[in-house]
Amino acid sequence: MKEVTSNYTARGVESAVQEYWAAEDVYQKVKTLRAGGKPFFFVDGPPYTTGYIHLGTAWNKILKDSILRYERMCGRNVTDRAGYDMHGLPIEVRVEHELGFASKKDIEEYGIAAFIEKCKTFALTHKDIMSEQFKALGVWMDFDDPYETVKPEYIEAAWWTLAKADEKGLLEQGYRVVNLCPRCETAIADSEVEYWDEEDPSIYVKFPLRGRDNEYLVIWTTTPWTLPANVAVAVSEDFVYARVNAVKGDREEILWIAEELVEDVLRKGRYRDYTVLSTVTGAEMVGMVYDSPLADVVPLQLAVEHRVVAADHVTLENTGMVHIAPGHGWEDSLVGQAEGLAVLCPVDGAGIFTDEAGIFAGSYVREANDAVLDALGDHLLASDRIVHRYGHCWRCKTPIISISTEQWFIAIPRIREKMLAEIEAVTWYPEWAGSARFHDFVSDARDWCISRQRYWGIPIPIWQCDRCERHRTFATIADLNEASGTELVDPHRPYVDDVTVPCTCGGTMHRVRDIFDVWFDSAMASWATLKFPRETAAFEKLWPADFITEGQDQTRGWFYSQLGASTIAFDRAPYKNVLMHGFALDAEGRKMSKSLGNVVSPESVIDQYGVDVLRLYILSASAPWDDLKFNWDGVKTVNRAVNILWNVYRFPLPYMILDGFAPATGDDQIWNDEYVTAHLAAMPDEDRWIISRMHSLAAGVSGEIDGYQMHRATRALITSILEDISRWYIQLVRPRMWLEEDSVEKRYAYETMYSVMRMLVRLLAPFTPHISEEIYRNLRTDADPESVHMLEWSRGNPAFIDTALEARMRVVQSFDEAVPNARQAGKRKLRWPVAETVVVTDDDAVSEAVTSLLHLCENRANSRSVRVVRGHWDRIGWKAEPVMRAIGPKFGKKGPLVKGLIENADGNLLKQQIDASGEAVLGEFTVTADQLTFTELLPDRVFAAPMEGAMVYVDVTLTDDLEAEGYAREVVRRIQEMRRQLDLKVEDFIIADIAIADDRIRGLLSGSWEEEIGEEVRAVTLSLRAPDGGEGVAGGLAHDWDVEGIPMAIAISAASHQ
RNA sequence: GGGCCCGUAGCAUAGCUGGUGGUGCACCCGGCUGAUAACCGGGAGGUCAUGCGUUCGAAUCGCAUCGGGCCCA
Repeated sequence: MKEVTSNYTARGVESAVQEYWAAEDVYQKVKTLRAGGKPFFFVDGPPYTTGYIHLGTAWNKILKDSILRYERMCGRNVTDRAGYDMHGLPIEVRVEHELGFASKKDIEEYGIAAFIEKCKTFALTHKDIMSEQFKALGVWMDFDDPYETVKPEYIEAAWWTLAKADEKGLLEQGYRVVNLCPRCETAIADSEVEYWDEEDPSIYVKFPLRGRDNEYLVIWTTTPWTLPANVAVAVSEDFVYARVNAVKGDREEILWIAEELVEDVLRKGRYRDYTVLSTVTGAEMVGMVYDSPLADVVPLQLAVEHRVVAADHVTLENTGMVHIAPGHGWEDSLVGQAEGLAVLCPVDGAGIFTDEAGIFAGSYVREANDAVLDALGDHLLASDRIVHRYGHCWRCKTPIISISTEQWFIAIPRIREKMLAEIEAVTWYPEWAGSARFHDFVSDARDWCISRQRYWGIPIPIWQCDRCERHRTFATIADLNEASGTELVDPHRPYVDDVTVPCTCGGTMHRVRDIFDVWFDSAMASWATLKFPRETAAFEKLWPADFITEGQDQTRGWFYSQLGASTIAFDRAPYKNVLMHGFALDAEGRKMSKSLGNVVSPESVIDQYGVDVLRLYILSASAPWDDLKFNWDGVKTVNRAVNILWNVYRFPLPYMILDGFAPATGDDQIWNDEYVTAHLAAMPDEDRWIISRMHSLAAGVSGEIDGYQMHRATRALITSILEDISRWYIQLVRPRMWLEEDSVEKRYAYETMYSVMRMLVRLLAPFTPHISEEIYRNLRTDADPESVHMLEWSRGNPAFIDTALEARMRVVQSFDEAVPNARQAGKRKLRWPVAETVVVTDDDAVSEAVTSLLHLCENRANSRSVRVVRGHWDRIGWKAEPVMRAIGPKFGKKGPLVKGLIENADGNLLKQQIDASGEAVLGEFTVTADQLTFTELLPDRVFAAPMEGAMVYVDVTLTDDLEAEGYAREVVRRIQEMRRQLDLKVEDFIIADIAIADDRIRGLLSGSWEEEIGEEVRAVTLSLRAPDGGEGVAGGLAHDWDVEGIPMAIAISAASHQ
């Protein structure tokens, strides 16, 4: 053990501990230690390697690390391989940006191979940066050999899984409406679409009915550019539609609009007047035929017959009729399929109109809106602008468009029921994350479009014949090499694109050009991290995962993609326990974003307060599944608690070292509980109490962690450090630490304090690994395990838990809070002793507690005696007060007379009579209980304060003896203060000189108190005298004091000997 | 527009199997002084987001509205 002189400095402690971990390879030693334990298969949700970590990422890893450290201490052999998600559009977009590219053409010209290399370098660089940042957070995971989605063995996991899907008939190719990013020129998944407000046209269009003159259906749309692909108008079978004769200027025309919406629409079209000619239901309208208003300019439109169909999704908004373009909308395509409508899509993968679009050919769809409006001419009934939510590409922020393209899909709806059943088999924290949120999401899941028309990703391992319909899906690179006769090493594009496979028909098979949706990559993590399918041993032993935890956004993300892939591959969920955590928001509860300028970086917290404070703050501030509102005040408060922990640890060290204290150990020199066990019965109450508290704490914290209630676990720890140890036990044990000579009491105090700290650092180790390690390293015996993280977790030993004692101590603590209140009322400082303190109660528990812990009560109250009085303390008198509301009606005019009698009566006597008979006689009157109340009449110099279940009375009357002690303690305090000013060590001796002019006070202190003072302040000589007049007092440091109005001149100097 | 979660003093948070709202920080007042750039006590501070309902009684249960977050359309 070495003394700790400095205050807590996070930076110093944490860097020293991290250096120690590195130098001694502690992480590896811990893993080796647990190698034989029961496996705990954890899978790291792979962060995406685009940049630096933020508070949310830090939270995620801190949560994981705390849980994994806990599991290791519980003896589990933890699989803790970190992982990184390294493919995909986000990186491509970043690299494109770096290279100044605007489109896919730039990439093709630059060369796919060179582009891929850039992407790879980008991913690897950021992976390394992030690993360093995670390590700085004290995270113990395997960052030397993380799973990386770009490695061939990982890619094979995806290939193998797709082959499984194909084998089960779940892989489909077909034309579907997908979200297309026109800039990235690729399909993107629903989950990659971000919505925010965008301004668009809001137009009402007239579709001329075939064979009727001047008669139109009216539809509304915000996407004029989809009109060239229109093939139908949908109505609701149940709505009523009106055929109206509308008057505009001097023109009249016949319009079809949902009856309820007629007025709104005509107002927008500035019609002057109208007449309803007839009404029909939507069902009756089905089959009506109309012509496209763009037929003249879009030849494609002449080829299709346009008709009215019924659809469920039509609502009573706008015109009550919906324009249907099966090539440009998901719901439209469903209607199209049901009705056998033509699919028109005169738009290419870059969002440019093709030649099929007639006059619009060559223009970008969203920019063609105005041209479409022009072309509509008189068919445009009304035109306005609208601000509405519109989808955008999550990476490049370009507004997406919906178009029909040929893609590869996994038929999720066919395995949906199995997925839902598997959700129920998983334990979710909190429960609703699975049963409600995730369940609802999966219930609505559609086909998973897994193909992307990009470069940096896992190539889809499907080879299609150029001559026949056959295709082959390869599960491994080896299979491919065998079939193709090549020696492919890196399965990325463009290398894999060159591999061809001969088809049985004599044709040649080429790989489809697509790569996988990047969500498909991470979906494999639970088996890819075990190197399956290349290796099977670990997979067979460990899979599925015991535990994963990610943010709530991963419900649609990783929780989903993994479940889907795993159901395809293995017909079951890939995880057993899932903890969903929240998001890190700013103090106002808003999302942290660069544009709002409210981003708090983990580094800024670490720089100011250190990693452990950040960890403890994040874990304690909110429940894992709630969002975290980051608050600097909260961080500061946690920092204060950690600082107190440090002070608590530091406090006994100087005494222990001075006495050469070494904790009792077993024969093997390893510290254990034996000493405490053996001596428990003999130990002072407060020692047994704090030991009981620590074991209760261990039991409580264990239970909380088991339910992933990390906030409750950490709050319990913080509270215990502050309340139990710092504010209570240390205050009680202090005098025993100062004992000069060896004594069993001091030994008990040392052993108790030692065992408290040993328990505490164990319980804190998962959460604040650095400070726990630092404290442990200083406290451990040479034979103890070299790291706190190598210790066994404690769930608390019931043999040490004394709930009755804990309850009694709570009473004393309540007493201890009441005493200063009463003293404050009596203006008697705690330093000054009082003669008597009385606890008046009818509560057996209070009485028993105070009596059994009487010494503690006396010490805490600084009272010569503390006693319990049941019922009524006879020194308390009663004062009677009249209740005029009752007296007035009864005594009428004599009321004031009765009032006076009551006020002047002997309250005690009156109370006695009322209590006995319910009435009392006052002169000629008889008063009853309802006519008066009694208030306590405290004797002079007695002051009261309430405590739990009792009232505390303190008699602050001074005697010479009490006053002498009071002054003595005042003098001692001041000399101690001066010792500290002289920077003396605790054990140094001094010479002291005290000059007091007041004869009475000097007289009180002379003699035994003088000696007492000398001992307390370690004075070899102490002189107490009257001032000599004029000259100062001899010594090294002199100071004039005013003690309660009495001037004193005190001087001290260090004594050179003893 | 839909699903899930959250909304309690200036800030953060507990209470959420219904019974007169706790705790910490900050603030004000006082105390303590060999853990001391610490520590302790007291005080003030609340329409428990809003409204309606169920009930003898609602922060707690139900419905609606508003605000925030995540997700979906």
